[in-house]
Amino acid sequence: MHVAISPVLYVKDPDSSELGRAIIKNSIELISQMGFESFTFKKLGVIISSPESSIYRYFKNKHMLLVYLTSWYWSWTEYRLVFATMNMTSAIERLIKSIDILTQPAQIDNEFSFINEVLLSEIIFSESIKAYHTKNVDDENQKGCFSAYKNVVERVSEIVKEIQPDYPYPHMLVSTVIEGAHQQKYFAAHLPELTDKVNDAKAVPNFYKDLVLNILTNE
Amino acid sequence: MHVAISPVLYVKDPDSSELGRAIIKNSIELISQMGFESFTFKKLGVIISSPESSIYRYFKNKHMLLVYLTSWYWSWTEYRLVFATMNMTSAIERLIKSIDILTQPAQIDNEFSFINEVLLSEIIFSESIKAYHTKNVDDENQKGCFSAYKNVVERVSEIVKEIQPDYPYPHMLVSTVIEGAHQQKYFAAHLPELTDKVNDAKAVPNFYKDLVLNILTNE
DNA sequence: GCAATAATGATAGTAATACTATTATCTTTG
DNA sequence: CAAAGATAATAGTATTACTATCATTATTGC
Repeated sequence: MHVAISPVLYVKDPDSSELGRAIIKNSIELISQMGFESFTFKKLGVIISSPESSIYRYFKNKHMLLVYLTSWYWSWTEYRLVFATMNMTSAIERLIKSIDILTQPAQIDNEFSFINEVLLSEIIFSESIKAYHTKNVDDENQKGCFSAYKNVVERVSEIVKEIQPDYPYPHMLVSTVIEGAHQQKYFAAHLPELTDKVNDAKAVPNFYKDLVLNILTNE
Repeated sequence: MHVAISPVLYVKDPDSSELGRAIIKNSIELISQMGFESFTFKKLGVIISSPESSIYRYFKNKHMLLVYLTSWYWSWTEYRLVFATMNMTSAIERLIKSIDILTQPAQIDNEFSFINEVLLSEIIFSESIKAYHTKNVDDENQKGCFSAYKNVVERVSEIVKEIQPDYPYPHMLVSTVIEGAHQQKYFAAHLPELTDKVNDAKAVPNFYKDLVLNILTNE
């Protein structure tokens, strides 16, 4: 499996060299350990035994590295969605499966690549909002930095429309589910009063599946 | 009207002096103009003709100023919720009113204080996530920095429980609505493909009201 | 096999940010 | 009107996020 990433996200393709792959692999580990705020190219440089300046030859700055990681994650997730639902004829069944994939971090590292998908998905859940919540969103959006995410939202919205062609807010519904699930995980870990104590790890997926099925299948 | 703010949020109460009030008033204007990322105490100092160091006597750093502003907003919003719903006997009616208040920025500056509530609510919609999405959340949460927000979520959750005592996720529902509404406004402005083109400014409130009423009033 | 080219390493340097510290001046109040 | 408290003026530091330069090491084309 190979995930295609838009060249606007990097200066030099990290998948084209050993150093590039080391940058990706170790940045995922470092960000998941210390959080994106504390992460710096200097610290990453120490770990991969390369100077900061070499990392800058691959990514304009640490923000673009995060955008790269989110783009990889969403392209990979689109692949997961397609693969997991391709044999399902029922649109409702496909939607349920999609919400399951979108509302929980990956469980197993497929080892398809040099990327640890479990750690990466945890990063996406807790940090991805920082990728598009910046003063440069408009610029970056116009360059196509967030296309992979938009494609996922669009694809799942199509299933919503199949189920309920008249429903006026399919994209709002899907992006609410995705972003909401990320936040609820964060709340559960840090601000538990904003969510509900549940013994069950499936609470977040179940909450969003209930919500979506209810609005789409009741008149 | 006077909004009580926890002393842990400031070094010296900004409401206790002219300079303090100037800091709040002008920081709201500056943040809403340039965004929180670009905002610095140095720039604020130029505008209020005071040195940076004087601002530091009121707030530990710009992050704590944002936490102060969000706390003010949520205390004020709790007041608005109580005031707007106190004559309503129907729980559903109270919930609908509450969602209206929570899902759109304030329309008019009440001039109750030195705070421009319209600008502040816009800041909350676009930047408040940065107040609690940091490496120090746990510390700050433990100190009570986010109590005002939690109180609002708790209060509205109580209405949800009145309507549907068995519903297992009242807090998840309420925080999903609040945070979701903030994000959908942001998406509409910057990443429109993640939301739905709607001529109606009431789309976001309507979407969330539909969602909530559907899940609570259908079996 | 070797020159040319590209990639990386080593090192230094800069501008901005986010503070902290010190002392002087001004303002308020008992 | 003196003392206390608040603010102004100024300087300084550590860190971050880069940029620049040049030496060294790999890679590739002939």
